[in-house]
Amino acid sequence: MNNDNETRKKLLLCAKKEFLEKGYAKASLRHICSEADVTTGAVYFFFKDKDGLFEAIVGEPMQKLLAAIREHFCADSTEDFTTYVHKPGDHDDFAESLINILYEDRDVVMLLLAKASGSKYENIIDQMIGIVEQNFGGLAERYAKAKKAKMNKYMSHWLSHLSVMSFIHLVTHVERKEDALKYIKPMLEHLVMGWMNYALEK
Amino acid sequence: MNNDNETRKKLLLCAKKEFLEKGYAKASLRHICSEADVTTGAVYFFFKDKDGLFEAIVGEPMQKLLAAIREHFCADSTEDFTTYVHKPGDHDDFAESLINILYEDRDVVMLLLAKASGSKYENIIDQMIGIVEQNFGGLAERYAKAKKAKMNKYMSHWLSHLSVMSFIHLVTHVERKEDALKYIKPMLEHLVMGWMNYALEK
Amino acid sequence: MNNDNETRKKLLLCAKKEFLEKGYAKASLRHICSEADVTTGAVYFFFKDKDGLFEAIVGEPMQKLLAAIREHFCADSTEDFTTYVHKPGDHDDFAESLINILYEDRDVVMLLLAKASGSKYENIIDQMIGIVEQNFGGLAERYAKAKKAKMNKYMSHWLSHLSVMSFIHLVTHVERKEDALKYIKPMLEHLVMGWMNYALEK
Amino acid sequence: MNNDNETRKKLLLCAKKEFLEKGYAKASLRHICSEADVTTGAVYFFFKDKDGLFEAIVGEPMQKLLAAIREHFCADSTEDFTTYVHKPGDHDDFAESLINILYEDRDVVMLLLAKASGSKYENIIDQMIGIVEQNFGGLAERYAKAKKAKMNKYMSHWLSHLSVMSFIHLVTHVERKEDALKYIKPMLEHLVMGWMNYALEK
DNA sequence: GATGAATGAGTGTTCATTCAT
DNA sequence: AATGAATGAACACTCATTCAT
Repeated sequence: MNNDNETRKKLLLCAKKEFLEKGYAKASLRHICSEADVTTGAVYFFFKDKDGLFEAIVGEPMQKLLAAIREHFCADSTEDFTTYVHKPGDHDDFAESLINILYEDRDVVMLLLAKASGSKYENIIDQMIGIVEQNFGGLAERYAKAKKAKMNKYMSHWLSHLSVMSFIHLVTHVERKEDALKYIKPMLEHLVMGWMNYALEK
Repeated sequence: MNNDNETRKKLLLCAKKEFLEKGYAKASLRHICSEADVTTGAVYFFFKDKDGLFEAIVGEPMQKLLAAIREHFCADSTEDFTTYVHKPGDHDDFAESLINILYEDRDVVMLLLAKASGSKYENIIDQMIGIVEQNFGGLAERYAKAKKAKMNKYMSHWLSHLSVMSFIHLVTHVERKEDALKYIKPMLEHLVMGWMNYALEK
Repeated sequence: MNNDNETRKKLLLCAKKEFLEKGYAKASLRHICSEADVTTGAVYFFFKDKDGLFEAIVGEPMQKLLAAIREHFCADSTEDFTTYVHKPGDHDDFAESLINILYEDRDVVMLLLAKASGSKYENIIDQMIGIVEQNFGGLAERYAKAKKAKMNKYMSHWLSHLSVMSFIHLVTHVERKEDALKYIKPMLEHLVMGWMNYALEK
Repeated sequence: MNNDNETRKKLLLCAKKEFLEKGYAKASLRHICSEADVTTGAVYFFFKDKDGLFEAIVGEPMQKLLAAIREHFCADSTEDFTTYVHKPGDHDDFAESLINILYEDRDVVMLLLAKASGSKYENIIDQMIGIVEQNFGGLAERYAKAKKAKMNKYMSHWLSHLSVMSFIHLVTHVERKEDALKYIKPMLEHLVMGWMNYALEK
């Protein structure tokens, strides 16, 4: 089968290394191929083009990641906010499962989240922020209604941004998963506090 | 006089536009020059090279920005933390003056903070985070001592990152300065809360 | 096979011509390529860069040349100078073999010895003078000792210079190898006379 | 008067320095002018072009040099070769006067003899060799006639070459004029020996 | 299954030179 | 007497991409 091919594997490996070092835009196919001991043409046998090569590395983990995020938000969307009280630890499960995905293939995740500029995935972060915003925003809106207040759109967007950025910061700065698991809880707590205090119009 | 030259101005204008559209790395001198109706060589009369052109646009505002940040942190470093109680509005002055600088030449600030990758200013954000971390970190450490606790390094770094990113988010997403001034206060409040609650080892 | 490639050959041929006409520094890759009916990029498939192209033409003959020179000097270094008497024809073998190398690929040798300025081989002549000086100088020193005299450094350097320059003059001015073989003997004789009479301090 | 102008002088000085360091071809007018604190245009007020600037530095000394050489050869052209016997010291006067000229403005002479490649004086050495060949060749021919032999053209050219190269070697390698005066005599002696022994067909 | 060969458009940069003022 | 401004052509080099074999 195609995907088990030796050359393909070597190519993917060297590409991952190059993309990580230089970022998508500055990575050179020539260099990747010379590292993999194949000619540039080989890339075009296995992949459509530079973007296709990047996709082959990053595509599947990305789907998983997005799916996991989407799934989480659908889960507890039935909450009753009239009586809602946030307790520390509410989001621990989500945090943990996300960290698991993030660290399962950390290299690739870093590629996707920090080195994709120039590729067709360069707006993946905005996408994630969009999802978060849509969902947390939804929660916030219902929360606001329950409190008879109005949600503030910008603050909501900002908090979504901070949330995503925090996960990215974690995965790019903390090497060991155990450490990440330790840090994620207070981080989330802080973010949730933000949502509860500042997403509403004052 | 040098700086009043028409062509130079046109060049700077077209360059700003191109840099904003494509980012430093992908911007083309040829394209800038053809937009400005001059030959490529003209750039090299007025500026040292591509980086020099970018610097001419972005250099001065950057100095101002860094200076303002540094200045702020030196100001209230004599606080007594044994009796310290944070009051809302503590940092309003700083916030306001920073917003003023950020919006004085918003295009250029965006250039600097979001489009500089590839230029010699590409690590300006890290620099800013560094300054914030050093100073907030210092405060936090003394605060920790007063509370007989220990500061957590990673959380401190993360909060510095969030703080800087928040300002960048503001300037890149909020068009009108008046709106920015409104938003910055709750944002800062949230961040300060973070410092007080999560910078310490639990 | 690589080295049999038609385009590569044409490129080498046109490059040789251009280098001979203009010298390394003033030669234009563009011009070479247009003569060879390929695009500039083609050069970079076959060679590393301009220097690499030059090397491909000139490298191997250079190695041979230097090797031959070095070899010669190691050969008769056991001479006893107390009783040494130079006889005409002493160096005939060396002269002949050197001429053979020089004329085996005369174009290339001329390239190397007269058109390399600007390339990484631009100091090849100085290198050769160095070898000659080191070896003839060594002989001269031992000769001097045998005669209880002292060697003069400058005259030794000058004679080395003359020796090398004489070979270069020969190969660049005499077209037919047979003529060169005729001329080289009296030339060498004259140079050896120089060493014997003028390398010593008076 | 034009030639006393301050700027002109500074330009000449800086140009001399640049030409000496990089050689004519690689010297940059931009760089010369920036060193001289004038704009590039200034060069074209005082000189015709790059070559004109070089000429202004090198022209007059060159004329003197060529004149001196020509003069020498006319002087003793009435020699009677039937009875000619070469005595050591025969050419001492010529040697001395030439050294004087060569060292009077050594920088400029080095410029002319070693850094002129690319300029319109790049063949000045060939010119000098031509003069030497013509005159020594003339002597040799008459000498040959007196000996009832035939002159060898190539050897004559080669010896002319060596002669000129020897002077150049001297001026570029020996700093102090007194040393040069010491060395020139044995050098000349060796060269004259060459003429007497090897310029004739055997 | 992949190579070897080559393209074509692009990059930033440097240069001597010109000329109105 | 010289500047300030600009040209235009050249430079070596890099890139992703193509395609016959």
